[in-house]
Amino acid sequence: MALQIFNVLGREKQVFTPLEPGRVNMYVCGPTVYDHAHIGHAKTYIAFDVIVRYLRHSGYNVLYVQNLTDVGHLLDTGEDRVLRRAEQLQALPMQIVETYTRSYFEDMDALGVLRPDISPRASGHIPEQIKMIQELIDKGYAYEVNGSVYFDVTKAPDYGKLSNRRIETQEAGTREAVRGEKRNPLDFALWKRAEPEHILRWDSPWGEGFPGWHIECSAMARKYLGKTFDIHGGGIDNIFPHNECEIAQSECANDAPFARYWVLVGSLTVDGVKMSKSLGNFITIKDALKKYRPEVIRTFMLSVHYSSPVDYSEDAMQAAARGWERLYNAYRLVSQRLDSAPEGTAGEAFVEQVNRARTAFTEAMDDDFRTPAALAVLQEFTREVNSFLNSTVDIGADVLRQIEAVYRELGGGILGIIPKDAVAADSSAEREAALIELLIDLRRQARANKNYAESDRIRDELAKVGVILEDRPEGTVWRTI
RNA sequence: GGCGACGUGGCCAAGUGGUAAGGCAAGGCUCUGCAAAAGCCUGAUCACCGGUUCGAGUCCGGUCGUCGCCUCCA
Repeated sequence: MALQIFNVLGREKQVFTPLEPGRVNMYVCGPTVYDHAHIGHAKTYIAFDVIVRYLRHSGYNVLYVQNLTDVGHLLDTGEDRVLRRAEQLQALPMQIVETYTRSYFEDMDALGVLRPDISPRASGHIPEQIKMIQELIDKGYAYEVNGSVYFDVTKAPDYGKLSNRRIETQEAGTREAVRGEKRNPLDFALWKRAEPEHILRWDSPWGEGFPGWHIECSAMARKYLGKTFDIHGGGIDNIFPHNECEIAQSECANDAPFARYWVLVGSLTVDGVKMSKSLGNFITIKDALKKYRPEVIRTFMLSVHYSSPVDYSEDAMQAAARGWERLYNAYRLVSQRLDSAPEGTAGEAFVEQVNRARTAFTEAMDDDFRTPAALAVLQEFTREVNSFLNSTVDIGADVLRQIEAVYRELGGGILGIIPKDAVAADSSAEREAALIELLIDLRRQARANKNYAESDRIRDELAKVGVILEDRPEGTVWRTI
């Protein structure tokens, strides 16, 4: 079955056919770097991470561009987010941008989110934005007033086609009312005149100013991906006005379709309500990582379809953690078994189950990246694997390697929920492993002598420092929590 | 008021016409010196009402409820 994607533009599931065979050009709206990233960002970017990983796994050559907004994204008070933060922290705007850009990548790296191929910054593409704005003015889609430039939404016939909004029915927002320069309330700023106190400013044909929020995406997408490209992603909360404005600007400036497939991710709530600083339920990725392993956070985010909203709660996270542990335990057992397994094809009948799992996984992912179904496939496969390992049949290294590959390639390579190595390989970890093995051997002797007080003491003491022992038919295995 | 989602077993969550995946929790059992891990067994007619259909969580209409967006947000 071919890959199908639900295209928000048109609201239907479509077979995915890239513009150029074998190649996917993809743009995803990135964060505004004025504060630490929160778990909502984690949901969005984990979703696209898995999409990119799966596209690559499917053989596509993907060029993944995700911008960093560092200028022009205003608050409803009209203040620039970055500038306000700079004032609060007594720092230069670009220090703020640099600080939170690093923080963002730090968080994404920790979550195992692969970096985009290009992470262009808005402030680094002012000339490109000015050029596009000028094109829009020249073509009659935009007009200049007092050093600011606005896009005239009445000139864009399709304005509203992504979010199904009609211009006539929209009420004017509060911010529009503040500034009465617009011809229509819904017109949006392409360029804004900088007031004297506004530090982030650039020269332009219309005087000193700064770009509007939406134009950066249009300009940078065009620069790196071309006028028309395959996939545009982002959070559903930006469908209006941001995404809608992008389409209008780009299609009017380029006389060409903008993104062909729109993939938007559902929002995240915390305990049923929207996350906000005033409610005190604002959870940063760094907070979450203190409590949960990155693989668990990913498992949680992927347990719901990307387009659906998800509610973050301690209970749900606990459930995800337990579910993840079951997968990981099985993977670890397979790896450990492999260390001592005889070479050969013994137990090869199980390969059928391996192949079935691979096929089912692919079918799930081909159907609009249904990660919940893909996770269910791994869970069912894990039940089969556990039964297989617990059975009395001889198992050769060949089969074990195939099972391990399912976890590594599908669980690790695509979903990113299986760590690369079952056990860390640095020298202190090796030393720790050797010491644990020594204790396990002492305990083995105690058990042989039916000295259970001693054997239990060893197990309990190890448990206190986070090392869990499990007695299996083939010997005692250990894991850390 | 407009746009858009959603309401499935105790909880989370799949499922877009043919008689309900998966995970967590719970109970019972098996294995174990005891554990741990694992396996097996046990449970829902899908908010409500009406309609289309041989047949509907699954399509249509309505009711109730929840949420998101329309103003900053991934």
